[in-house]
Amino acid sequence: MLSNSSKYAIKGVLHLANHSNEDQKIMVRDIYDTINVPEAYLAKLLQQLSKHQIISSMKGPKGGYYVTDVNREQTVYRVIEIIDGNHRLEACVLGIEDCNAEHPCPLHEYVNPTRAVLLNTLKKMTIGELANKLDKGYSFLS
Amino acid sequence: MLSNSSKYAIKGVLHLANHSNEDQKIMVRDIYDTINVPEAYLAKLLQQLSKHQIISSMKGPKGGYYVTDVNREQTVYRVIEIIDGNHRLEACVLGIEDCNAEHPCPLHEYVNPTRAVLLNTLKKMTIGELANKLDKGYSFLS
DNA sequence: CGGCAAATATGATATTTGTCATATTTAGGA
DNA sequence: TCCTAAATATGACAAATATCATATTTGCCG
Repeated sequence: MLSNSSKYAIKGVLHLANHSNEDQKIMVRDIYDTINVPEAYLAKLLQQLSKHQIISSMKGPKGGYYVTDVNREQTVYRVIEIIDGNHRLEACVLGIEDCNAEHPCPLHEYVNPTRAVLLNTLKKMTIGELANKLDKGYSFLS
Repeated sequence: MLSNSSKYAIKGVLHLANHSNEDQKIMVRDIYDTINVPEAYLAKLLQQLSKHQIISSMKGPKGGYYVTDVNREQTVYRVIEIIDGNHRLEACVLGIEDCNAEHPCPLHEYVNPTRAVLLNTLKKMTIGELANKLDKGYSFLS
């Protein structure tokens, strides 16, 4: 469903959301182990997210990645979109190009409504909300 | 969500279901073009499905692949399971090993119920049912 | 029984995804 | 202003998926 890259990216953002802010930046080196993602790989992913303003970063000593209040409003869907592209989530289950309600693939009517529910959830759910639950111990990253 | 292999396999089975039976076998060569799948690739997939009794086959002249009434009772889920394995469908969205209701990942509560609905549908839906709708022109493979 | 036509088995190549490493840029502090 | 510590950019390598090709087995038909 999601690529490894997206999974890692989401885990990374959520961890950052709970362990960083403008005054408390954090380095890849201090994250990768706790969330179980290869260091250099995570670095690349965070760079992409940073470039797209999902997270924030600052170079140099005392620098690092961090998540602002604005960043916290970003959605999970957006993260996936940036890393995987949206085709993976939105395209026809059977890969038929012009599959739609009028010209549906055999699985369309069964899969699409349910999938739409799922995608809408992802589109509404913000990093901040998820991070809060995580922070309260209602969920886990490993 | 599904691998290309699964998509191709499902398309292949459905086409076979509507264009073959015990007395009317059909060769890969006569299928691949209509369902838009590379010939040799489709051949490999049908072999796997045949080995697992999702479809039937006979060698030699007058041979080919075909779908019996028994085959028609197989589920779409089973096809995917054989081609992709079930981990892809059932594993935690964030790839966390022991993610479950008591120890959930941050997305668990949002994704799992919806996904369960979807998977149950796939587990109940038979090749025969889908093929019928397709045959009646209610859906399309391209 | 021999030849041919089909599936089957196996393996080779290509592309994508995942992983790792290194050089470059930038900002802070001595 | 120079050194150092961090992100950033780029690219090399590895593994998995997707694609293609070829040799082998099996069953029908003359």
